[in-house]
Amino acid sequence: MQKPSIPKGTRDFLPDETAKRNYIFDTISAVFRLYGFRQIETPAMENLTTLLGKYGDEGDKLLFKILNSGDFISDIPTAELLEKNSVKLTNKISEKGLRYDLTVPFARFVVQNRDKIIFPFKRFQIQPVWRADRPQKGRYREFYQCDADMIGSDSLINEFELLQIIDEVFNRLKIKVLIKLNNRKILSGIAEFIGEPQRIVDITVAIDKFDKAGLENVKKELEEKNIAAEAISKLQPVLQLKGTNADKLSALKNILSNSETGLKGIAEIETVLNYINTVPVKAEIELDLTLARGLNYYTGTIIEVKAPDAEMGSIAGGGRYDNLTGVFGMEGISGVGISFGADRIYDVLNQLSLFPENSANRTRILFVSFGSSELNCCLPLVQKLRSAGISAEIYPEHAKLKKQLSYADANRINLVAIVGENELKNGSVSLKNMITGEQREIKINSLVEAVINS
RNA sequence: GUGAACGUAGCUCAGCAGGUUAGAGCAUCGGAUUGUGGUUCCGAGGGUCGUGGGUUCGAGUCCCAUCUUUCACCCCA
Repeated sequence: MQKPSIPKGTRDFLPDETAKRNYIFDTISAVFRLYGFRQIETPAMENLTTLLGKYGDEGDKLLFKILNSGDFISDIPTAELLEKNSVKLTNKISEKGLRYDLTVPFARFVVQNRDKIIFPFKRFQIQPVWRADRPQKGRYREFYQCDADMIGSDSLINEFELLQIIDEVFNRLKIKVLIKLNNRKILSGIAEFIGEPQRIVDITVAIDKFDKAGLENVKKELEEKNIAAEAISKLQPVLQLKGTNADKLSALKNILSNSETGLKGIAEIETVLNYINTVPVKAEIELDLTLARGLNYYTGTIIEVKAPDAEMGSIAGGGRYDNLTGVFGMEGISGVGISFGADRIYDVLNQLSLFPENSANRTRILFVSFGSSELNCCLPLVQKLRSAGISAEIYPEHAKLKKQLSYADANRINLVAIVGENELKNGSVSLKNMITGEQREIKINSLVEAVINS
């Protein structure tokens, strides 16, 4: 027989893992709610027209596509099949795809439901997304994103509050984080400054690797993309700006003095940092001019969060996009959002052993089964405990006591109620504490109280 | 999409230079102990050695292909 398996990059979650994951989801959504965000959900699949072209060529390749239903191949002319053009054929046989992130479906959601939304609108969304990427460390084909976006407001208060949210979430999770900040307008200003304003995408993709690959490799990549040598040498001192955020900003003001866009970006960052000075956060906030982020829809502030104590890529990221809904025919709606990578946060918490010991979701008490007359006595007792809010279960088979106690042990159920011949006769229950091994016989009508107090 | 490594029991792995019937620990089940778990002792079940082909008298072991997993690159959470 063939061994069962699941698709690559996907995972099963066992009860303990699910409990840990819920701890993350619960923490994040509690903070989101605290800041006035309201939860929504969108379908796992979207029309491909909604998704295609929103994530760049690379992103289009990573979309999971869903085959049309029915006899979709019979309508296709033989000539086209023989052409063996995958892209062309895909368009004919697939019109739906799995969502790649939560932001683009949200943009679609806003446009479609604009009559029901009151702007400015703050929503959060915690759902899985799918990418046909090759899996590796911290990268899965199915993973959860926890997004909060506020749209319909240009105010930099929003950026500030996102930073507060990030700080609050990671404080609650007890992860020390570094928040990296940049602004797309500053990047545009830099591209102007070095005389290559049209090449901003190529430039940002290259300098994004500065951290990991180093100066020489960034230069090499820029050369390969035919950026003029003169421009590259002008870029170098900008990338190597050192010092505090204030130092970097004042140096940048001189460098970008001729770029209106660049100066605007600097002013935005300054405003946000001033808010932070008013209400300080625990996390370190660093202005990182090499931070670009791949997504090409960001237009203002860019945020990326790392956990310096763990080996992991970014665990959250986000930014400002001025016209996300524009592609769906609704102009003039600006938004800013943050996305937490729950699966990576999970791995970080595991690496750093920061998961709390949670006993809350364990069964509190197990009733062992002996026979039908004992069962008649136990069933009402189980119900009584449950009514009192105590999670209780009854072993469903008349198995050996040894096996039933092993079950309690394996499931870390700390209390076992034993009702056998003797107890039945006495109108009592033997309550065994599985941690101390101590066992005492108590009257049936004091059971609830006894369980609460043990 | 590019490159590298791995694949033996449910899980983690051993298997020496190619040589009888492929092993261990954990897990499972049974017993020691028919109303007392975690510890201990005894026993049992469980494998087309990822798949297909090749070399050889003989392949878990060598060669090729393929799939899977892991890691790195691209890209990203």
